[in-house]
Amino acid sequence: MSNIKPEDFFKNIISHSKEYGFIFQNSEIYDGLSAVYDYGQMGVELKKNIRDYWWKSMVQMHENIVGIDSAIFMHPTTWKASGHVDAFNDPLIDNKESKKRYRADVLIEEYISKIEDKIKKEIEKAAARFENFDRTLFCSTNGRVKEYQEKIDAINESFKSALNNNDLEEIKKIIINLEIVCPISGSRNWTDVRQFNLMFSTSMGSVSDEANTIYLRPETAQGIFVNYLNVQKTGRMKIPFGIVQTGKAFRNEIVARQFIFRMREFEQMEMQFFIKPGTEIEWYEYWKKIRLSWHLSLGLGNEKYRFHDHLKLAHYANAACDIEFEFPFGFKELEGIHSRTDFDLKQHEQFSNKKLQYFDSELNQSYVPFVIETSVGLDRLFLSVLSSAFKIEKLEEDETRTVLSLPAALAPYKAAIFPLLKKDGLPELSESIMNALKLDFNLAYDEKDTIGKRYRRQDAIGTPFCITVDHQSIEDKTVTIRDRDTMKQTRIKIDEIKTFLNQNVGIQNLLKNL
RNA sequence: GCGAAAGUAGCUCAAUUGGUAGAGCUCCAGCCUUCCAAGCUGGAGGUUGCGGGUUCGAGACCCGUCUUUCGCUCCA
Repeated sequence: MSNIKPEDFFKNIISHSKEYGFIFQNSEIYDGLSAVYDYGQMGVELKKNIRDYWWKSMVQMHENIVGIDSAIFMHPTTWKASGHVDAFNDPLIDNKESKKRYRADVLIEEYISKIEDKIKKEIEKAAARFENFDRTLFCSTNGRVKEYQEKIDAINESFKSALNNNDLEEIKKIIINLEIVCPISGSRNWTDVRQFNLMFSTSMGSVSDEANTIYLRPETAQGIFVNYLNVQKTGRMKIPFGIVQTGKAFRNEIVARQFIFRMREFEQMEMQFFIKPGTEIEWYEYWKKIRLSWHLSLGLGNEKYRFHDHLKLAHYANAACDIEFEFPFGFKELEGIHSRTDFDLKQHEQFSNKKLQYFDSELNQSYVPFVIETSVGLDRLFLSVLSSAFKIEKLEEDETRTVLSLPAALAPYKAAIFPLLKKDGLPELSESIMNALKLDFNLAYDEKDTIGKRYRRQDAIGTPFCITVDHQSIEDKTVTIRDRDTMKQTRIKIDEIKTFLNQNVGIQNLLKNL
């Protein structure tokens, strides 16, 4: 493994993911859709197991945390309240020399205000010269001022109509015609104007011209905020309490890259934890600790995680950090932990005109709770698990072995069952063992090819144990069980397989160490 | 978004200055076989990412386009 270059190592992971049914490029037969990927038959199991582990560690292990599953569609006002609509609906243009990005409308408005400054100077000069200065008369008669004003009016007219018609080409033409330069590079080498929409939109209603624009949610959090009072009341929740949910979110990223690390459609696993105002720093520190230890429990290597504190805070936060993971392409954000204050609930109070307050019987008063958010990307978590589990081992001589050392509780198959030979009653015994165990475990069965190939196939998809049925099995009701990581075999009684697997692949092993 | 590289069978790759698209592995059907990618026989799998151009002739040369990877940029 040491002689593989890092970029080749990542490429190996990507092709391994495809070859063994973990990740496929979306719409591959049509050349793919950029930055969208599908999970295959192995990937879906691994992803589901990661999600289950997260869910159980949050909901099952905490009495004061419950889950919901809110819709991807939400009332459009939701996104006005959250600030997503206003912050990301601007025409953008890039300067090719300086690589700087500007709001096209701001560039034009700045240009107009420069002309207005010139008018102001003309007026000031004239006012200093004449005693009975008539400003209105001066503006309507002075040639230079009139010229400036006409230019402003002309720009405004075409600019407004371009904005109203959403005519991005026209906006670019205005910038070119006015010879607006980049303040940094001084260059007029501009890209086309693009509308940057973070959110994907669609329309609801069968008749298109009376349809409402509906957004695909860019974060799952808002589904929790708008339901927070429903859950609090119907679940008789007492502060502090948390609501979690997992689900798809959609962001129209300009640059989406690095395999499944940054996709346009991705899955979030979020918790919003509702607390008494003034206790947010305490809870923020608490959840930082809890979430880091959750990641460490996967056993991918403690040195692969670190905190990264946000210096620049979002408009809603008063403290924020990321848990970063060392991916094959470097340390990158895996989970975000934010102290979101009462921003979101207050915004929803204002926009909905509904009281979203909690009555605290200890204080005998109502307040809008503060919120601590933990938000982890399931796809990123998947990639962290997959990329640190993937190993190309050197065995004797030139032999190599490709193995996924997945945490056993997360592996798609918990065990594989092989008859050593496809005769002498071995397949029949294998199947009866399989039928008894499949009530509890997801299992693979394979009787094709030599036993060595079958072991290697299971190594490649991360199956922790291989159970082989041989002639001795028929005589004394024992089987060999082979460990994926050590390749060592031990012989155990058929009756003991279930207990053995429970002890070694059960999710309880992860949960009890939290 | 800018720059660079790449795209040939499910996977990894070959194909002489432009001259009949191939190999290994995988897969499928058998044979053989008592524990780590064994052997034998047969078989399937391709409009060389897509579209155009140059040429008697293009996997190769030119243009466009799509996708991926890397660097920069961006990222509430």
